[in-house]
Amino acid sequence: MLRTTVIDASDAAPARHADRETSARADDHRALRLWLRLLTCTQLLERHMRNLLRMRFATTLPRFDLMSRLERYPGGLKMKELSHHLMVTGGSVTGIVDQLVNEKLAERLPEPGDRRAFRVRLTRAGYEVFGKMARAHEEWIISVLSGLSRKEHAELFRLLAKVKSHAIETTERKDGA
Amino acid sequence: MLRTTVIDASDAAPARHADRETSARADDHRALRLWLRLLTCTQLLERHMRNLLRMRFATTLPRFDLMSRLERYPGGLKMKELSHHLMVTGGSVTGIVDQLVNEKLAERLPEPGDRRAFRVRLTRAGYEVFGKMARAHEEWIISVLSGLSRKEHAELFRLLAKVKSHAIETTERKDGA
DNA sequence: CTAAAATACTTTAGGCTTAATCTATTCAAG
DNA sequence: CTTGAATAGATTAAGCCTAAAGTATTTTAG
Repeated sequence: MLRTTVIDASDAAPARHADRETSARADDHRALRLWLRLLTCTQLLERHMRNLLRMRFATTLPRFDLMSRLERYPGGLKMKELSHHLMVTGGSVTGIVDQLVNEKLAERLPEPGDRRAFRVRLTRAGYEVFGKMARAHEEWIISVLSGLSRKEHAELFRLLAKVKSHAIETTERKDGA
Repeated sequence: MLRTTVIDASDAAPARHADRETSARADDHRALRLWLRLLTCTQLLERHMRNLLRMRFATTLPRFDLMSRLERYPGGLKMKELSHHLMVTGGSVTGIVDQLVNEKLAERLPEPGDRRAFRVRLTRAGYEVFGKMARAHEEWIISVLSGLSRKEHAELFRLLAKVKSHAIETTERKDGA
């Protein structure tokens, strides 16, 4: 029921996770509560990853994501493709690629036959740096998700696939029209 | 291992969701793929909500979240409590509360007995505005999650709870030390 | 060929976020 | 009471994000 008596009004010793959803109402609002829980889970994990990346490698999640994507495409990716894969708008990609290029972790190569575009790819240094980070990152993920059995993993994966595809369907028609 | 055969290098006609995780490899990296799928799902839904809130109510998700939290505490909440509930740092809360106060949707009341703090709560106008948004918001959520059966809802909810509590455990010890 | 439309990318303005620092107030010891 | 630590908030600098506008190039139509 989570009647959310205002326990932590005396916030001297903050219970560290009175997050969004713990106090949602009871038996109605199923969908809402599911959404809030999904959001909370993701934020929890995402923050954990951000902190680890910052502390251990002095980098950020968006940079890591972008390098991770480049690592899979040795031939490089166009900016358009990057922003598509990462699900962010072009402006962000421009900024992060600029950084990586300045740091010699990535490079822009001309796209033959289209002078508007170019390909971005990791430099050798980029591959080395990313390799170290990726190994650590995967360990962190494995550890933080190790509370689920193998079977539960699979089930969660399946359910999220369903959420995803349904969301794409209902979302993609002109984005909310 | 991420052997990452370059399947979609020829991205001329971009499938609209070649997102982060669709191209992850097969049988290893279970945890990694689960994490990427979780992230993708959340981002998809979150973006959808952002767009709808912007288009229909000219507001943002953080503002909505904050009002949503205030709505549950008619007596108001201190800044500290707000940032704790919303899982963001104090700076964000200051900015958003400033906006809402300027727009007369929220108000700051002195906290008796502590001149450092105050309580934030919705004004009558705030309740009215929020009420309309909340009803629409819940419909959107129900719709976008309607791909799951009732049973699947419950199962997903349960699995996420497990992820959440395990994440809190492994995360909270000094945040990654 | 040329004008208009589409495309690839950058830039800009503005919002949310964090971590770190600052101010004011309260609390805890001596 | 007074000093020092802790707490509540605000402020700052910097990063990522978006939407919208701008630039350069390519494609399409007439």
